[in-house]
Amino acid sequence: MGTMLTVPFEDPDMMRESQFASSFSRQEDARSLTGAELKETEDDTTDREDDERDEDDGGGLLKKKGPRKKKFSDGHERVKMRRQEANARERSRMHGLNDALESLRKVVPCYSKTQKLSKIETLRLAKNYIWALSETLSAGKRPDLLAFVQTLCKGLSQPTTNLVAGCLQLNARNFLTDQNGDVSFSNRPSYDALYPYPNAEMSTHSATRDSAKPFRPYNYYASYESYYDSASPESASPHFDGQMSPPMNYNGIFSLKKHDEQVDYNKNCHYGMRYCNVPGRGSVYRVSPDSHFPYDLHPRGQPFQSQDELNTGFHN
DNA sequence: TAGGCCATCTGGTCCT
DNA sequence: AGGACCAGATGGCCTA
Repeated sequence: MGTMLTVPFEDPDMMRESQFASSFSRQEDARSLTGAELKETEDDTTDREDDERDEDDGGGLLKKKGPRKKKFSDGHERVKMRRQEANARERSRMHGLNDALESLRKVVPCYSKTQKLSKIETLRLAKNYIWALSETLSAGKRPDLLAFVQTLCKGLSQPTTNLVAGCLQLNARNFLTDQNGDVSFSNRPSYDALYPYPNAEMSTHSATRDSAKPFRPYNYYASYESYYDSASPESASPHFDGQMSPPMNYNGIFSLKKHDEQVDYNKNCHYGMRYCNVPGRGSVYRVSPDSHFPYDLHPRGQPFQSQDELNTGFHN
């Protein structure tokens, strides 16, 4: 096994001042003292009472029974101390894990500070997201938005499905979860229901379009069905043929990379999700004007939604 | 009130 | 010996 990452232990007092511990709320601090540590406090009280009983013969006279015994032997104290240190390390470790999970929450679709995805749903959504992106890249064409969302929601709980749909400004009523936990569509929603005409400020791209015109609907169902004919993320991993490697992520930029190819970051910005930072544009969310969000499938060359719009939906 | 989610404690195991 | 990791147990909080 490789070298493990080691979080240096700091004593509990120092921990409270450490950067790590700064994320502790007071409530959490209080909670961390509940349970066994409180029990220990109670134990100490009990010990004190025992000691007092030892010293009281019942008649109010104090008996001296030789040197007062230590409450715990040195070994016992040492074991106790080591246990507390281990607990503190474990807390730190779990906080690190939670920090990482929080980072993951921020990069999967549907991030909300107020309505956080649970841990398990975050992991499921992330897995679906990776799978959907991989499928997109391996297919070499832009996916259907609906199929993409369907993939994202695969195996998620109904509330999370609703949340994702809501984040994507889809009508959650169009999603149903069958008994297998798979997402299906009860009916085919109208385009307008799925893609309400976005506010002008939602998109910088819209400013370059004729913002007075609603987006033209197009038949995306055919493409989503064919797109989703492939295996589900539950049953298989994306298939990569030939010399292709699985999609690589360079600073959040996903790409399929041939083994002998240099990574062209500019080209990969085509697939940039939120982190393609185009110099001079001032926003990490912006991509080059020519690039399209992977979801932005326009089989008939009819752009209907920009990455900015979708990102706004994701992070709204 | 039941169930889901979470933080924490704890003891065991593995590794250095 | 000591640290990292893991899984089970426990109790608190929140919501339907």
